[in-house]
Amino acid sequence: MSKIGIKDIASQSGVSSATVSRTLRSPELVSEDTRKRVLEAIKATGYKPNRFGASLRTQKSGNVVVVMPDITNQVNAGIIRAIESEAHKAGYCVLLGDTQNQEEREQHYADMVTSGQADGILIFTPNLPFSLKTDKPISEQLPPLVNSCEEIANDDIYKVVIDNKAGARTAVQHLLDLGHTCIAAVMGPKDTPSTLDRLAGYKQALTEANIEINRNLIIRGDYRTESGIEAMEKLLRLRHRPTAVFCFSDDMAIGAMNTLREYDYRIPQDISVIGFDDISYSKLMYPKLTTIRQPLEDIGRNCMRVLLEQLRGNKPAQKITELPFELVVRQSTGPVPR
Amino acid sequence: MSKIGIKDIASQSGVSSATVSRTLRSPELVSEDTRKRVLEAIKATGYKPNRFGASLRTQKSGNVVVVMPDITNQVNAGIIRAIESEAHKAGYCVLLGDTQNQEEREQHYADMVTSGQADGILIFTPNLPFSLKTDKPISEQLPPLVNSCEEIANDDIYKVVIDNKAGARTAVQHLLDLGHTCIAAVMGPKDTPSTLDRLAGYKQALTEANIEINRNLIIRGDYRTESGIEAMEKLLRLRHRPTAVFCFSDDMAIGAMNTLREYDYRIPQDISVIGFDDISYSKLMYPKLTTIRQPLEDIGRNCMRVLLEQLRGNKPAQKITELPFELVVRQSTGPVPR
DNA sequence: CTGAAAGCGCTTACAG
DNA sequence: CTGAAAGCGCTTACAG
Repeated sequence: MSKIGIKDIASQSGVSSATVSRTLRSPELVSEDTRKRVLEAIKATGYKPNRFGASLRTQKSGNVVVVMPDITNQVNAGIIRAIESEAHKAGYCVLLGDTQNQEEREQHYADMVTSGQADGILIFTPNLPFSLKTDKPISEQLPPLVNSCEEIANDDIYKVVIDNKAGARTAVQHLLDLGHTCIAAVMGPKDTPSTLDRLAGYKQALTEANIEINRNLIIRGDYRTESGIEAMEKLLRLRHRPTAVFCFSDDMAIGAMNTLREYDYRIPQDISVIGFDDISYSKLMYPKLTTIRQPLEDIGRNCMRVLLEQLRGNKPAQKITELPFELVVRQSTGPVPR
Repeated sequence: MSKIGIKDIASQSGVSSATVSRTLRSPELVSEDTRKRVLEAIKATGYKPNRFGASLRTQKSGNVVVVMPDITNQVNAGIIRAIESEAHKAGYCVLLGDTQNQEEREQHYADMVTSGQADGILIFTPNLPFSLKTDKPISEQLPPLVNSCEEIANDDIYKVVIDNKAGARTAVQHLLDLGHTCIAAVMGPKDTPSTLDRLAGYKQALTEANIEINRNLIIRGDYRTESGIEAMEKLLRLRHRPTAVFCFSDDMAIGAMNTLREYDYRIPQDISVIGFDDISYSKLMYPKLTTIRQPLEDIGRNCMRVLLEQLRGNKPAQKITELPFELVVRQSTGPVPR
């Protein structure tokens, strides 16, 4: 590998390293003549300024870190892609932090901001990996930061959200409208804000319809397919089987549908299934999955924009950017049997 | 945000900055007493060494870049996850380069190595984004680098591969074994090495079975679901419809199955479908997709290991690491009709 | 428009 | 075991 430095370019084009730097950073300060000469030398050698030298001097890294529990997940993948695209446009690079649900790794990635390796951070987990002192305003203690998907319990943080409770309520209402009264819920991971909100929405919709909440119909999951499979198996064993199942994620709904097919249930004639997310595979399932759509690309794009705003030294207009969800009715839900 | 530097720690614990640095990098060189004092100050302040200072000095960034065409893709997502995990274990951070098939972006990410921002690069596209001079051995001109998934046409590069041709041949052989003779192929993007190899395997299997290659049965796709849908629509219009379809990716196979269901074909009774990749959703389809499994996690892990080897200054034992594929027979393939 | 010089925050031979 | 000092490669006020 080459190790051409700014000095090489300087001597090759007969100017000082200051002028080389200016040619790159503020070309308008350099005479056309010199500029040309310098640019030529740069091109000939393939010189790329060493980012560390520059960063050390400017105290800016040009990076942002993304902290996510699992990028394999289609929801997260969709979001990160929009982030990357938006970051790239603004000249930032994305450092990928897949935490695999380990706190230690979360901390590790947060430290990249503390150590100056990234200028800002996007957090998709419910924990704030920075220690706060109570005697100072929080905004002064935190780096540029945006939180999404799993809300951190702190009102001073910039967030991009959807209304999970209303989304869940809409899902259940859709089922109620179809005549279902025995509606199961397959939850996400214990105590995650998104699951808590969706559960609240589920309960609210039932309560409003004067239907009693039945604990047996509420199953714990973890948003992944496998847990949807298991949850459905449990539900099928119940004496009073549900006629409809609201899964808090599409992945779990997909798992649930697999179980139903396995035991020869017809969807939706025997049992309706509705998901949450609208990942790209949902419309490709058999039957096509009815779900609550999260605007993944928009979430990613907005996260990055709010972060960029902070990175530029501005205060974003609002702490919370709320994006709309949407009920997408497809084929996996239908009228209650009989 | 805090800006605690090594000097702050030094003065707080009454030692020189050299000793602070040593406490962190080579604690065995520091007396237990001093070490304790320094560590305490570090803990109390939450000091994190500035990476740029260190990197500038050591000429190591501790980062690796991953250049991929689309991380939303389940194949890539699976691979990158293993990479990230392996990198993290070795103390490296992953810079994510989603090129979205733009050459400019590919170059951009490659420049991160040239500019010292990353110590090594993992390339999953068929282009080498480094200019080579013919008068020097290639190995001296390239940074630590590993290529996978889409082979770069250069024998001096470290690669992690599967035998795409043999994989495709196995897929078609499976179909032949079931009695099919009219077998369509849905290819990936034009001129990509993986598609060329799989096409060669498809042709070889047919030729070996004394079946003539029929151009009408070979459809161009791009590995994505949408193109599988379109390809299947084309095939269904043919006077002599195929009884089996080999899609060069699972995503396309999933699209093809959707089209078949749309027009009331039964899979596999009317038409068999086989994919390539074995992404996690394939086993969740209806019917469950028969496919050629790529060991995604293994690919990712091996890529990183071969890169790590180079990063440590060693020469990896072999230029090419070949991993096994596997035919996974599920429900989407069956005997030829009649 | 250009150059000399300082300094960003670290690490590490060198000397003691 | 520890410190003083040099230097990694840049950028940018300052002076001219």
